[in-house]
Amino acid sequence: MNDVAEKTGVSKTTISRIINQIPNAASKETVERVLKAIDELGYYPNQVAASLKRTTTRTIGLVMGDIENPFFGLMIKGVEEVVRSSGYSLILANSNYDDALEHDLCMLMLSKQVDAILIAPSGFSSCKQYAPILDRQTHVVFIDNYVPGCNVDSVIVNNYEASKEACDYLISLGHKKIAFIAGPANRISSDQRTKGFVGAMEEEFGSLEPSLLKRGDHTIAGGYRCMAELLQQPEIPTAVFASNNLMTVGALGAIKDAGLSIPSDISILGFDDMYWYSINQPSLTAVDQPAYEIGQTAAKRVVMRLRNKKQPSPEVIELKAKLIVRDSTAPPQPHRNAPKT
Amino acid sequence: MNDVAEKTGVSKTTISRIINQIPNAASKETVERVLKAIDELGYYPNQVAASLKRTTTRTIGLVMGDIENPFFGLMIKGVEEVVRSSGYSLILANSNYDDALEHDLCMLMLSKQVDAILIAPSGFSSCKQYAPILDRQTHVVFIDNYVPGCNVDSVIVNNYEASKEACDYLISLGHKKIAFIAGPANRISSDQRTKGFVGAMEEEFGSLEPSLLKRGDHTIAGGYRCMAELLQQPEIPTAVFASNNLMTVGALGAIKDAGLSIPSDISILGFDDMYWYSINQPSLTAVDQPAYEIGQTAAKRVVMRLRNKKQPSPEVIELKAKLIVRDSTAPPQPHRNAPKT
DNA sequence: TCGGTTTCGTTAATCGTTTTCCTAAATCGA
DNA sequence: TCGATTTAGGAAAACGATTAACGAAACCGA
Repeated sequence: MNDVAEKTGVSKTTISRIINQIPNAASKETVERVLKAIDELGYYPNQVAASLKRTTTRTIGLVMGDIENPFFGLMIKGVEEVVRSSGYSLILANSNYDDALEHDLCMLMLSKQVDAILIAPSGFSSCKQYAPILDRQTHVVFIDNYVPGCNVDSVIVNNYEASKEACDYLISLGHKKIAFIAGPANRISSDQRTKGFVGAMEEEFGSLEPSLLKRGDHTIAGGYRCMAELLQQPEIPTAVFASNNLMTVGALGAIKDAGLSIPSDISILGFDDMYWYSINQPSLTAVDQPAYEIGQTAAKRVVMRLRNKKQPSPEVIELKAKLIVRDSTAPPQPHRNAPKT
Repeated sequence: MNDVAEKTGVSKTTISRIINQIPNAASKETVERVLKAIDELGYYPNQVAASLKRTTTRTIGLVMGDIENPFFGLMIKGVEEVVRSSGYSLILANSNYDDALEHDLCMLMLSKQVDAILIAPSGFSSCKQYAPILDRQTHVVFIDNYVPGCNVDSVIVNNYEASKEACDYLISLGHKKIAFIAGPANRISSDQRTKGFVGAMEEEFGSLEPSLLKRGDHTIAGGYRCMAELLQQPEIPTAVFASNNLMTVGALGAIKDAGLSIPSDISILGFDDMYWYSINQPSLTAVDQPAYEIGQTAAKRVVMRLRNKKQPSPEVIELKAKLIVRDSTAPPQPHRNAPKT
């Protein structure tokens, strides 16, 4: 910047104003002269210095539990798109669903003076753990999950209703022995799905046989294990509902390894629609979460907060997940194969 | 920081030293007193200011063409893991394979004073376009692709050999009419795969029938279109090799819609292995790229450059992609179904 | 002609750290 | 006991922008 000033014989103030396009900053000729010098010298402003003085970095942090999961991948894309086109940069970090790491990453971001943080909460059941982060002046939006007790913007999906709807659909096909592969209990979004399933089953059948509810951990291996256990039971379920995409894949693997065919031996339905579900043989029935829109919505919310002077009170924004019926679900067959052992 | 200084009656210098764990910075008691005050006041250092003074931000940029693609998702995870555990933060940006945007994003990152940039080049055929970025003091590593003429660290995969090997495998099964769904010609990685295919075919059959080579664009839609065109031909190929994951999915869709079955009517093989290929019906033969390792390797390379005083000359690091044979490839059947039209 | 706006520009303080150069006391070897 | 070294700590100058406060022309209407 000093070089530009020297070369053009103009003060740094004026240069700064020209770069930031302050109206009436300089005469036409000066602007041209400065722009030319900037170009010739290949000068570009040091945003670190600018950020320091401005006390805003035009950077937004995003902390996720598992950036490898394509569902989150799509969500990240939605966030990135809005963040970038709004003039911000994105700092991304992966917590591996580790509460302590998640906390440290958030603190690191605060230290880096991000203007806002988007957090996909790993699964703290209480808001207390987030207090040190929420106490700062930084804006926070929870994404894909919310934390009860925290009065914070959250963008989620109607997990309970969508899950219940999916289970009701299986019931409507005539299934009675419907198994559920649940996610971690301490994550609200996951818990809501479990509740939706349980709700539908109890409504229909009065109570739920405990052996039909397996607890996985949102991984392929977990899904496989749960499904394998279900297939060990003397009478295997006629339908299975997996509570996220990776567990669905695991369950599919276990079904395949058991030599069962879908949907004649067992129906399967997954939470999260994946791009390849429609071309799978058979194509897979799933609850489609609008991952991209979730990301966009959360990012828009945070940008709104950064731009507006007036701060509306925090809101829980609920997007709709909807059931997509394909070929992996069918009425139960009276005479099914037993799994090959 | 001033508050801490005031509270403890110690200078900012000492506090800074304690925070940065400079050896012999202060006596035990002083350290304790300061740490206590820091904790009580909830002070955390402003990394923007620190970065300004240090002239290093401990931040690394990553520019990708399509962060939604699960292949890149896994690569990002590899990068993130190494970057984070090495004490850096990651700024992520998506260029949508747009050359101009890619350039702007890189400049923005330079402006933000990232210590290094990892770029998955969108497909510039020449190094000239990268010159303004490479001229700076910042370290650059190309990832997943390299740019001829640029003397820059690059982490890639043996695209040519892996592609040739895959094609040779199809030939060894007895296929003669093997189609290839190619990616963009201006991206070297993609071009190498095309060359590998063409090389294998010419080596075996002398020449390549041009109608067997379709050019897609690395999207599902492109893969579908190419496959549909191939199925329009009077004599359809007995095997098809798609040059990336999304085009493979598109091709699968077209095959499904044509009512053909795999592998009896047509064999299919894809570049990029996906986590669900093994549970697909039939499981899919694919060339497995070590996406996670690619990301890790590139990140490690850049961290090495940031840490070492000595700078070794730029290197092209080639990881091995390997063919995984599954059920979607089989010898050609003499009497095949024609596609339903 | 004169006060009041614009217009174009400058000077200098400031953001919150790190780091260079000091100093004073304590320790130490001979 | 004396010089040399080590240890503990401080004062103040950066880092490279932004911005408040101010000033000199130039313009303008009455």
